[in-house]
Amino acid sequence: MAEADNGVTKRQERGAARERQIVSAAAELIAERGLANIRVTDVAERAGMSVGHVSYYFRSKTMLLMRAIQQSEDAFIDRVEATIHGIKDPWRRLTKYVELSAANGPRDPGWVLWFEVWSNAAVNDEVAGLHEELDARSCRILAGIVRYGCEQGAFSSDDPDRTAALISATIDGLSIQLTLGRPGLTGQGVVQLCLTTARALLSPATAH
Amino acid sequence: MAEADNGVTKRQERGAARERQIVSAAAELIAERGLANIRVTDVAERAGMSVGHVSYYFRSKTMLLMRAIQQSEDAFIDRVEATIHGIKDPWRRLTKYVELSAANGPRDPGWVLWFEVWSNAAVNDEVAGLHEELDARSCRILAGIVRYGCEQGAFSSDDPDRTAALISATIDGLSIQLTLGRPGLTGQGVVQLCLTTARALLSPATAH
Amino acid sequence: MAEADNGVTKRQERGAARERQIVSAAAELIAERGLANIRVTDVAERAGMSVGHVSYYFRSKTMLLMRAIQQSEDAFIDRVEATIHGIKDPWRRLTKYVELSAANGPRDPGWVLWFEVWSNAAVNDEVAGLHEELDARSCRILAGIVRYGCEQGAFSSDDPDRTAALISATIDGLSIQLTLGRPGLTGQGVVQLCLTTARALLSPATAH
Amino acid sequence: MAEADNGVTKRQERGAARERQIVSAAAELIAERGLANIRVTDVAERAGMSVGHVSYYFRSKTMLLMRAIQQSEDAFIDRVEATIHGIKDPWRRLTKYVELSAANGPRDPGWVLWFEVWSNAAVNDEVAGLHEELDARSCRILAGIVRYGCEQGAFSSDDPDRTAALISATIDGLSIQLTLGRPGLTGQGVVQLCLTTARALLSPATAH
DNA sequence: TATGAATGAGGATTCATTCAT
DNA sequence: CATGAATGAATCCTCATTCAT
Repeated sequence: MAEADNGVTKRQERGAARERQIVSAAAELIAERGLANIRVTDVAERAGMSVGHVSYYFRSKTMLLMRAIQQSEDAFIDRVEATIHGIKDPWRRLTKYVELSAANGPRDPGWVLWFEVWSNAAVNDEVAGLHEELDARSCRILAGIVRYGCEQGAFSSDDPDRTAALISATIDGLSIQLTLGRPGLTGQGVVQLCLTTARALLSPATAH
Repeated sequence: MAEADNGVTKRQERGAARERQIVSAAAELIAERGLANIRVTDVAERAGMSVGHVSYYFRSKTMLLMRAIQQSEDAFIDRVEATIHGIKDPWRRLTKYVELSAANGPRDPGWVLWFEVWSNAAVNDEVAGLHEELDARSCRILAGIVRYGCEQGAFSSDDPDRTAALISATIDGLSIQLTLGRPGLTGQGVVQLCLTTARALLSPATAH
Repeated sequence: MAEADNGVTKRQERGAARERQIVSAAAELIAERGLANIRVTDVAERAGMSVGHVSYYFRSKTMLLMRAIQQSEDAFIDRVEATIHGIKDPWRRLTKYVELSAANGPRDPGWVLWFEVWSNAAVNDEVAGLHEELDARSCRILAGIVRYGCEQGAFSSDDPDRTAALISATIDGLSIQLTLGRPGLTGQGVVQLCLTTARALLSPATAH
Repeated sequence: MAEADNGVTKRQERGAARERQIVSAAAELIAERGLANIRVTDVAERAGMSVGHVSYYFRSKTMLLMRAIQQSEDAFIDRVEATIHGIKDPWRRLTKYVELSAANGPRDPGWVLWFEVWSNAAVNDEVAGLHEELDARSCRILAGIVRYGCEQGAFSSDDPDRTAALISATIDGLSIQLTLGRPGLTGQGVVQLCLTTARALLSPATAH
């Protein structure tokens, strides 16, 4: 029956929506206060439901937090992939990647979340696995951009993976500084500095 | 009385020594497990004394942890400063700085500690203050090295602070990757890659 | 209308069947894990229906559990009564009673259930009432067997109720030992030992 | 120093005393309400200390309850052993054993505790192990009494262990009935009935 | 100083029961 | 009838901190 199907579907949709609510609430709170300062109660409250119900969806706090991290990162990767493929000019494509990846300003929630991932990955193998996976994906994207630029003759690199790792490291390092409020640093500034390094590494003239 | 003074002094020394023991124990544990996973009991045990005694020296757990971070950072800066001033050749001096700063290998305790500092600084103003101070000092050192190299005619940079920030960012970014176990990356590899970037940024030939 | 009546009847039958399913599932689980370790969810799952539905039939968990106990006990008594009346020889009738009553082997589910009943009866008046009733019935049966044997001239007892109580106690005591895995004890062994005691108590030769 | 030693000793004594308080409180409550109906809070309250302190001594609720059981049974065994060895007459010795072992009246706390042990042993291996151990000890004692009686020429038994098991079973079975309030049964009654069975099993005249 | 027993607030998790669909 | 999402009270355990010795 169409009705029954609809019923089931609606229920499932509703369930999925509630799950997303929880995960989003968790992600927000992690970025605001840090993983360690979150109580399940807080997540429930922000998600607008009872504590028990959070447990209904996520067997343990750890699982919930892992999901929150994963969802944030998935969303990021998806956004990046969706955007850059439409850009043909290698330098513009690289610029866009940097803009999307780097921190936007002090206490950028996405980056605070990364700090949590790192500090937990260093200590918890499950989180480490999660990070490794996400990290690999974003590395591949950047290396792809470098290769594309080389193919187009815009970049010069004898080892795209290495070059990508260096650019990526610069993005990370500067984003940390920005997120933690280094005075005089802005989102635009970070992007410019990253591109400075990129240019130094990718300019045909320079030999490494 | 000299004797009494001696007594007092000895006592104070003993007290200071015990305090250092506690702080060191705490620093070790932070690096091993992360700030969130430390019990005062554990610190006491590793420091070889009772819980009550740890509380006697540190009014609160937070204060103890902050002290541990601070001491670790101070020790690092002191070591760097003590070492590099003895080196005259700019490139060697820079290389030494990178060697001392970058992570030595996967799960390098010093870097795990950094992760903790970042994730807490993003969320806790006291830790943020602590980090800011330390960060400023290490930036100044690196910028000093860059300036020194320029003076010596070995480096070329129209904005030493900016260049220092970029090199510093690369060190951070690659150290993160190494600490979290990026396959194929070694301590030596990180140093080399950092120097690659540094060369690209500091070579007289290159114009940014 | 006959049709409507049929409909109602079928419905009621279906309902009764579902209720029996629930009760049986509960009884099984009690024997397996003990009263304290049962979740309504588990009962529902084993009965093949939803939690909500179990609540639909049984207002509270306690009521369900009591029903499960009661049904188990009733089933036991019914089986005993149905069986022994067909046996004419007093010793064989007694033997059959012992065989049906005593534990069959280690962790005999029926006996584990008894343990639960006892421990709860000692503490919960409702369960105590349930047990008292059941116990009285089974005592009456055994006393009846003793009297029947005396009438037939096969047994000798000046106080059949007392003798029955003693035999019954032996069955209980040995069944406990068997259920809890006393090494060297088997189902057959328990029956033999019970009959040993019975013979000692019922032999015409012996005077107590 | 004597003082220091005294200090340590006093502290240890105090600690042991508090531990006993907790265990006793637990044992009382188990007998009153049954294992399943006890909260750690209740134990703490009855023992006159904070919840946290109970955890300080017993890592988990389960461990506490096991200890409570063990202590009860140890005390029982000790009492039995201390008493019977002073009695020379075999029948009197047996009688004393039965008096000490059997339930004293309805809801005898010691026996309610046994019910809990049984129902948990059937389901929890740790408790099963505990029971096995305690059970073996009490069996050995009764078998020893039987052997002693045989040696003295007062009893006759071709298999003391088996006879002991039967007597023990009778004690258990009747104590259950008494504990659960079988009407017309008293503590004295149980002892008499047990001895009736014992006589039937141990009389030189009777052959099994 | 030094100890470790003692406290109690705090937080995660479980689960019987209800209710909208 | 039937489902299973949703609730929230109940409970165990952890742990920073205090305090008597």
